[in-house]
Amino acid sequence: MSAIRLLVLGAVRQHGRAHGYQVRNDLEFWGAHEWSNAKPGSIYHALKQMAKEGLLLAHEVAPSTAGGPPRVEYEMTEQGAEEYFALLRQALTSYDQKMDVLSAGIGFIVDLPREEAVALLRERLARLDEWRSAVTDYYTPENGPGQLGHIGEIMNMWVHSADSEGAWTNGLIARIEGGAYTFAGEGEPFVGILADDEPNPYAAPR
Amino acid sequence: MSAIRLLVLGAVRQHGRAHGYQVRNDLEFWGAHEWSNAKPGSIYHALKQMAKEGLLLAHEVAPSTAGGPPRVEYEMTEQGAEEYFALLRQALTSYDQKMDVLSAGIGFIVDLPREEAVALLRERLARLDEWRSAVTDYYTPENGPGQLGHIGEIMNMWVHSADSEGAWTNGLIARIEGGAYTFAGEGEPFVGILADDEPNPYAAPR
DNA sequence: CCGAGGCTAATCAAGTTTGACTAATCGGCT
DNA sequence: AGCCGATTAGTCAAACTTGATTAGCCTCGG
Repeated sequence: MSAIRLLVLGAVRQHGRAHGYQVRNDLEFWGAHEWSNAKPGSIYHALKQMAKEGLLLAHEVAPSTAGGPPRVEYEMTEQGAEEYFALLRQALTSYDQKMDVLSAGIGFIVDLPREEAVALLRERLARLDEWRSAVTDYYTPENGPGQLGHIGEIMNMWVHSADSEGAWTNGLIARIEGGAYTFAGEGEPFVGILADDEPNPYAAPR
Repeated sequence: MSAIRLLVLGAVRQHGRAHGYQVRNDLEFWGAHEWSNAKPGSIYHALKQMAKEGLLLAHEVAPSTAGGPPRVEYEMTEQGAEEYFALLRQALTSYDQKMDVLSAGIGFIVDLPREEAVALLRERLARLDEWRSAVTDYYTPENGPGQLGHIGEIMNMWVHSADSEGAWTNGLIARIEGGAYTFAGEGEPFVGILADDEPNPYAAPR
């Protein structure tokens, strides 16, 4: 899974109704163009594709109020919301070495209830552990270690990274359980989107 | 950059001459199907594409000696070797959060002279440091930190991961400088390929 | 008042990735 | 002899990604 669908769905959801350029700006605001494949082409493609699949509803809209070609606005459907939460849960639990997916998941984690967030992160820990033993088993065949030469360094790196990610995840769980942040159903949520007229201070250099 | 070209070039190079299925088996032997996009389609595509670009030379070959459709064997060209080393150096120095690329680079690091390997890894450390400050600057705007809510956790994760990778890289540098492994020009290299008739103990489940 | 440059919004072709599928041959079993 | 399943080798369509490009409108200096 790439992070693009989750990012786009999350952005549309926060706006209620958004056109492609708005999504693109939000993702830049979040720095997503730095750590994921959130480039214009991918964003517009994802919007169209998900509209075709019924996850989004496309509204053809009159020419832009601010220059440029006519815009298409998108709204989430019921089905889109389901897909959004499915992707979000997956992003938080599955360890597939893709940091961008996890980043996107963290960005939207507060859309879940606090307990569920913690539970999902604990599941992530379990998955990390599985992966860790898979790696050590795989690369420690009957002949014992040391048969691998420098190839063993690849295993070493993966184990090191799994351990580091585990430590970080534990820290996050502690902070969340300690009451940090505002989760679903806990009142005024944190909003990370740009107002319609606000300039984006973190825009990608163009 | 994805890891596939580097992996395929490296595999072909170790064989001298190889057909797609051989490459595919090697990559499975290295576990690359677990941590990279080394799936059949990608492998065959990369071979064809690189042949078209002049990095590989394709030899149409008689029907397989062991069943299946006729095979095409590939050999590296001069240009392919250049590309291989360029990709390898890039994989070892550039920090673009893609663990698969680094893994591939580590797998072939012994194709370089020992000093160059160390130098490249030191450059990686410098890049990591740059990335780290970029992240902290980016997410610590004039208003001071704490304006970010849970979004700050994304930054936290990236910093944590950069630090962890830095620590691991330092360890690797130390091992290499301590004389570990056999690098280019130091005698009998370690070979990580399968003989023509050897079964692959790590094959992907099919 | 006009044209250069910049912003807004989106498209496009080329390349890449995915996962399922095809097809040929061999070994063994009945 | 006939056939089943495993192995070998590769193909294909559909989806996705990338980077460049288009095109309308606004603003500002000269």
